[in-house]
Amino acid sequence: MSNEQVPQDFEALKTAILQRKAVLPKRLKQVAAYALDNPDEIAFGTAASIAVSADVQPSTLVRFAQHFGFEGFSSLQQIFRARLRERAPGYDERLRALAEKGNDELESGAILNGFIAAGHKSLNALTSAIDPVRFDRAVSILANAATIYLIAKRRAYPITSYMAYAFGKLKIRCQLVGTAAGIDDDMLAFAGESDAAFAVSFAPYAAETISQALAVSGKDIPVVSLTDSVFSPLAECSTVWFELAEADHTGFRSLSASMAFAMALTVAVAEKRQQNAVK
Amino acid sequence: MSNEQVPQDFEALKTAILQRKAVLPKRLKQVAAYALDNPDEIAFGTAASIAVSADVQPSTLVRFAQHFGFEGFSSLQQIFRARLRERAPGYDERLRALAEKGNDELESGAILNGFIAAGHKSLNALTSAIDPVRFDRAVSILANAATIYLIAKRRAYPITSYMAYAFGKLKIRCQLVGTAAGIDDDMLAFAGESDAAFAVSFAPYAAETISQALAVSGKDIPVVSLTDSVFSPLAECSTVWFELAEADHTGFRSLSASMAFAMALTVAVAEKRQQNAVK
DNA sequence: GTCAATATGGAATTTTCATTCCATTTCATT
DNA sequence: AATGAAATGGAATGAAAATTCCATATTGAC
Repeated sequence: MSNEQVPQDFEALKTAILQRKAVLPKRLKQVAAYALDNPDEIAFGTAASIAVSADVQPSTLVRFAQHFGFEGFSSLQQIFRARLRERAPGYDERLRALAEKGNDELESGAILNGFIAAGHKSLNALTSAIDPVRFDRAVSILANAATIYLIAKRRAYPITSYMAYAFGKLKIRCQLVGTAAGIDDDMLAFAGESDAAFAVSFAPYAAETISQALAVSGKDIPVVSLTDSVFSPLAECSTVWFELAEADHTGFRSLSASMAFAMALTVAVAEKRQQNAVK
Repeated sequence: MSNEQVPQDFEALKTAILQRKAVLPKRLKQVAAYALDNPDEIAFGTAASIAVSADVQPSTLVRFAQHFGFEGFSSLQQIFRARLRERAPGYDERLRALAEKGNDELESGAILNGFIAAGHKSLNALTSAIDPVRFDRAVSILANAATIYLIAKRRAYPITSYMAYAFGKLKIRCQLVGTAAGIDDDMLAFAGESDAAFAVSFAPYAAETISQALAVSGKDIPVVSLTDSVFSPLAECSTVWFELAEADHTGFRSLSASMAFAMALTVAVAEKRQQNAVK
C-alpha cells in the first residue's frame, strides 16, 4: 500500500513488522506475532493451514502480505522460504533418529528423549538467534555495572537464581530480585545509574517483572533482557534484548538453552571485568 | 513398487537412492542425481519448476517418488521439507568451527558458543547415562508420593526451584527445601512414609543437602537423587540415583542437561499420576 | 448517538499444481 | 530383425490452493 519499498529479505521484513506493529489492526498484529514466532510454519504451510494455527482467516494472511507491499501471500512466503535456504549448511539428523527411537521404549524414557531432543533443538536455535555483536554489548553493559539486578519470576526465576550463584562465586556484586514479592521493589529502589539490570520473562509475562524492568529503565539504568518473543513487553524497555524460544516437548519447556545463555553471559561478564581491571 | 518400507527421513531416503541408483532407468537416475544435489530445490519448488530445472517431465518426478514407495511427488517432498526444518549445524561441527576461528571472533561470542557446545555434549551424554528402567522406577516412586520434597542447595537449587514451579502448575504437591536455611529441617520433619524426596547435589556436595537426604532416608522415606559422580555421598542413601556429569566450558558448568532431566522427570511423574488416577 | 472509514469473516472465483492417462519410444530378449 | 515389456513425453483432468469480493461488524471522529 505505502510506496516504501517491499522487504526483500527476512531481516528487512522483520524490521518492517516491528516498526509498524503498534499501528497494525488487531488481526494483522496477530498474524505479525505468529509470523515472527513461527517462521518455519509460514515457510512450509499453506495459507489455509497457517490460517488455522494462527486463528485468522486465509484472507487476513493475504491482507497482511499486501499491507507490507507484497502482491499476495505467496510472495510473502518466498521471503520465509529464502530464509531457510540461506541458513548455513550442516545437518543434524541425529535429532530425528533420537526422536524415532523413543517410541517403542518405555513411556518415561520417551519423555526423557523428548526433552533431550528439545534441548538440542533449542541450543541449535540459540546459535543463530543471538547476534554476537549484540551479545557483546550486553556483556559490556553488565560488566560496567556496580551492582547487577537480576529480575525474574516464576518460570524464569531459576535462570537468575543460577546467575546469582555464579556471580557470587565470581565475586561480582548482584542482587536477586524475585524471591519474596514484598521486598523486591524496596531493593530496586537502591538501584542507581551506575548499576544495571538483567530481566528475564517468558509468555505469559509476569506483570511484576515487566513493571520492575520499566521502573528501572525509567531511572536511566540500562536493562539487558531475555525473552521469548519480539512482541514481549520487555523488549520495549530494554537497552539490549535477546529473543530465545525454547523448544517444547508435548507443551512443556525445559530451560536447557536459557541456562546455556545465562552461563555464557555470566562468564563473559566476569571475563570482561577482568580485562577492564588489568587496563 | 518394492515392498520395502518407505523412507521416513532424509538419511534413509538418501541411502535408498544411492543403493538403487545403478538400477534406475535413465530419467529416474537423472532425477535422483538432481534431488541429492539440489535438495533445497525439491523442498520448495513445484513439480513443474523442478521438472524444468532437472530437465525432465513433471510426471517423471511423480514416478520417481512412486518408485521409492511414496504415494506421489508431494509426499516425497515432505521428506525434503522436514530436513530443512530440522537442519542445524551439529555440535561437533560447531566445536571444530569454534576451534578454527575462535580467535578473531568476539571473545564473548566464543564463550556463548562454548556453552552451547557443552550443552549439546551434556545432552548427548544424558542419552546414554540414564537407564530407562531405572528412570521409570524413579518416576513411579515420585508418582506415588503424597508430597514430594525437593532438596537442593547452591548450584543445584535452580533445578529444584524449576521443578517446584512445574509441579505447582501440574497440581502435584511438593515442598521446596533449600531456601532459608533455618526452616528447612522443620519442613522435613513433616515428611512421612507416604511421601518421597528428590535430592540434587554436585561436587563439592553441600553438607546440608547430604544430611537432609540422610535424615529423610532414615525415616524410610524413598529418596531419588541426581548427582555427578558414583562416589557422591547422595548415592549411598538413595533408593534410586542418577549420575549426570555436565560438560564444562573453561571450568564453568551450565545446567542444560540437568534441566532437561528435571523436566523429563517432572512431566513423567505427572503423566504416571494421571494414568494411576484413571485406573 | 450518528456516520464514515476501516477491518473482518466467509463464500465465490480463479489460478496453480500434482496427478493420471495414453500414445509413442526405447530397451532387452530371442 | 521381431516381439513384448518397460520407460518416457506431454496433454487432460481434477483437486487444492490463493485470491477476490461482498456483506457485516467494528472503530473512531464529531
